[in-house]
Amino acid sequence: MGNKQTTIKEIASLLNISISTVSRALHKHPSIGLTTQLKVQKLAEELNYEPNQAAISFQKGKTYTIGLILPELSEAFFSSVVNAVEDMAYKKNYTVLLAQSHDSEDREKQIVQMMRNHRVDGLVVSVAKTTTNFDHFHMLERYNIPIVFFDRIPPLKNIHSVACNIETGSMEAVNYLLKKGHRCIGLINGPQALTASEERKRGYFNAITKNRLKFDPSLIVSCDLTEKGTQEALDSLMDNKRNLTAIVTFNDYVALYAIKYARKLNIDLKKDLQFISYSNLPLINYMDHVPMASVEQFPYKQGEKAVEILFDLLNNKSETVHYHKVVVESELIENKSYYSE
Amino acid sequence: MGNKQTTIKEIASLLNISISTVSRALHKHPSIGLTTQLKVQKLAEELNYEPNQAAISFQKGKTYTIGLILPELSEAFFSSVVNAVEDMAYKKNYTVLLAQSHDSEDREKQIVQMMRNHRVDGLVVSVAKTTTNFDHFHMLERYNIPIVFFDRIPPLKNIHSVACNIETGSMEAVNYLLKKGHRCIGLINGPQALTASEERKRGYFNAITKNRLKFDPSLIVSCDLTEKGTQEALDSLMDNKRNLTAIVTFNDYVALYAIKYARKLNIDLKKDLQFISYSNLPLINYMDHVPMASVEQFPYKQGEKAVEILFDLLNNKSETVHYHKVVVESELIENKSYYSE
DNA sequence: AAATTTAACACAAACGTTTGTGTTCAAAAA
DNA sequence: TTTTTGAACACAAACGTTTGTGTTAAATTT
Repeated sequence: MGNKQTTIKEIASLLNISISTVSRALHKHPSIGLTTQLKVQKLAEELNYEPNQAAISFQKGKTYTIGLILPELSEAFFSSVVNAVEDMAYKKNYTVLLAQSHDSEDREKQIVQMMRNHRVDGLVVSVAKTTTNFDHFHMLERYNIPIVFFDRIPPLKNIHSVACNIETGSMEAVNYLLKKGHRCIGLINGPQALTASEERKRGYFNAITKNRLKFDPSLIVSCDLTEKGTQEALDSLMDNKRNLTAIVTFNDYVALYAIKYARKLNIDLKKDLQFISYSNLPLINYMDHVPMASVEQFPYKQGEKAVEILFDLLNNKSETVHYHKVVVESELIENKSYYSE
Repeated sequence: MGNKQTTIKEIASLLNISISTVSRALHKHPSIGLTTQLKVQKLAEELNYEPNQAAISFQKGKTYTIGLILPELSEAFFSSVVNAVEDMAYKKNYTVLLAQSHDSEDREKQIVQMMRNHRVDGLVVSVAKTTTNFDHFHMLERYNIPIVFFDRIPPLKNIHSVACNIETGSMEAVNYLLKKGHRCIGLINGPQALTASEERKRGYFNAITKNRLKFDPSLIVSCDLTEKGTQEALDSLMDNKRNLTAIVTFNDYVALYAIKYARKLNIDLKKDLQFISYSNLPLINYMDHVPMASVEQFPYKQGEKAVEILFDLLNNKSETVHYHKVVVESELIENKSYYSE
C-alpha cells in the first residue's frame, strides 16, 4: 500500500533503457525495435501503468478537455446535451469538464475562470438567463479558446452557434391542428421579452396567414410560466373565445399546468380542448393526460452539432475564421400515449 | 490575437525579478516585501494571469479534482447529488470530474481508467446496475485514491459508503396510512432480488407487526417496474383484496403507472384508494394526480455527506484506516399538491 | 576495405509551477 | 567596529512526458 503510480521513468530503469525509448515504445514509434517495444508494453501492462494526464497536458500545452457550461443539469433538455457531448468527446478521447451556472451570471464568470485555469481546449456553452455582460467569453477568444454556443445564445456577432428553429415547429403545430379541423387556436406564450416567445408567435402567425385565415391577436396571451400565470392565461382565453378548441403552450410545464386546470374545470380533453406543447419533459409518458403532440427540439442532435463544430475549430486553427451558425429544425411529434389514454 | 496565456515567467522578466519571487508574491508569502508583492499582483491582474492548473497539478502531484461517477444524469436523484458535490467542491476550490456509466460495467471501467489517467484525488461513486466485478475500484485503492460509494453500494467490506435507510421511511409510510384508518394496505414492490425491495418490505412488515396487526404476505406483490407490470400487480392486489384502501409503491414511476391505471378503472383516488411512493421525480408537482405522500431520500444530503467523508479521507491520510458508513434516514413527506387537487 | 547509410537507441531540453536552499545587504546586537 | 541576525530576494531542482538531436554499431553500398 501507499504506492505511487508507475511512471515511464521506472519502466525505463527496470529495463535499463532510456525514458524516451519507453515513451516511443508505448506510442509504437517506428524507430523503436519490435522486441523492445513489446518488452516495454508488457512491463507497462504488468505495472498497470497509466499515463499522467496532468504531465501530458502540461508538456503539450493542450489538455484534450472540452468545457461544457450549462444552466441546469436537472432539465432534461440539458442532460440530453450532456450525453451528446460526452459521447462525442469519448470517441475522440477527449474529456468533458462540466459545470452548471444555475442561471447566475456570477457563477458563470467563475466557471469560465475555472475553465481557463484548467486550460480547456474549447468550450460548449449555453449562457445563463441573467447574463448581460459577455466579457468573460470574449476573453477566452482572445486566448484562442474557441466557444460554440447552443440554445441560449448571446446577442453577439462573430460567434459560433447551434440553435433550434422553433418557428417551423410552431408552424407545424398549428398546421396540424388546422388539419384536424380546429379553427380557433390559442397560444399560451412565454414572457414577451424572450426571443423564444417571439419565434413561437411568428410560427403561429405564419401558419394562420399561409392558410388564408385571419390572424386574431387576442388568441395569443403571454404568461409568466408559473402555475397561477398559466391558469390566468387559460381563463382569459376561455372567457374571450367561446369557440376555442385547441391551445399551443410555450412548453410542457405550461401545458401540464393548463391541462391540470382544464380538468379541474371539467373540460373534456378529448373533445372540447386539445393541447400541443414544446417538449422538454421525458416524463410526459407517465402522466395520465398529455398534450396530443409536442414540438421536439432534438437536444442530443444539437449537442452533437456543437461538439462537431468545436472539433472542427480545434483542428483547423489556421484556416480563415468562418463563423458557424447551425440551425436544427424542430419537428412536431405526436404523443403516442395521448391516444391510449 | 493568437496570444498565449500569461505565465509567471513573463511577469518575472517584465519586472526583472525571479520566478520564485513572483510565485511567492502571488501566494502572499511572508518573505516577499510588500512593495514587490503589490507590484506583482498588479501586473498579474493587468495581464489577466491565470495559473496553469495542469502545471500545478503536475508539480504538486495532486490535482484538486474529485471524480464523480454515476449511472444516469437524467435521473433527478443523481442530478441532485451532482449539485451537492459541485457545491461542496466549489467551497474547497476543488474541481469535479463527472461521468455517467449509463449502467454499463464496461463504461464504468473505462471511466475509472480515465479518472486514474487524470489523477483525481478521490472519487464519489454510485455503481452501475450491471457491475459484478469490482477490481477496477480495488485498483484505485491500491494507489491510495479513496472512494466513497453512495446509494448503489457494492457488496464489499472495507469501503466507505453513504446510503439511505429506506426501512424507516417505509415504516413511516405504513404508520401514516394506519393512522389515517387504513387497515388493508398493499405494497407494490420492485424485483425481489434488489435490496431496495427487501428494505421496503421490512419497513412494511415492521410497521404492521409493531401495531399488533397481522401481517398478510399476499398484500405484497413484486413487479418489474414497467407500466404493464404495474398494472398486473395492481390487478392482482385488487382481485385478492376487496377491502384494499391504500398502496405503497416502489417508486414514483410505479405510483404514476398505478394511479393512471386506477383512474382508467374509475377508482376514486380520494376515497377508494390512496397511494404513497418513494420520491424520485421532482415533477410530481405538475401532475394532476399524485401520491398523497412520498418517502424522501435526500439525495443532496447524501451527496454532501459523501464529499465530506472524501475530504476527510484526503486530509487525514496518515490516520488509522477507519471505514465510514453513513446512513441518512429517509422521511415521509406529504405532497401538498395532493390536497389541492 | 573504406565510405555511407540506416536501424535502434540515448541524451537533453522544454513545458509552468513550487519550494528548499543559497545569497546579499542593511539593520541590530556584540 | 565587528559580528550576528534577518528581511528580501535569487537560484536551481523537481514533477512526468514529449520530441528534436545526437550517438553507436551494424548493414549496405562503393
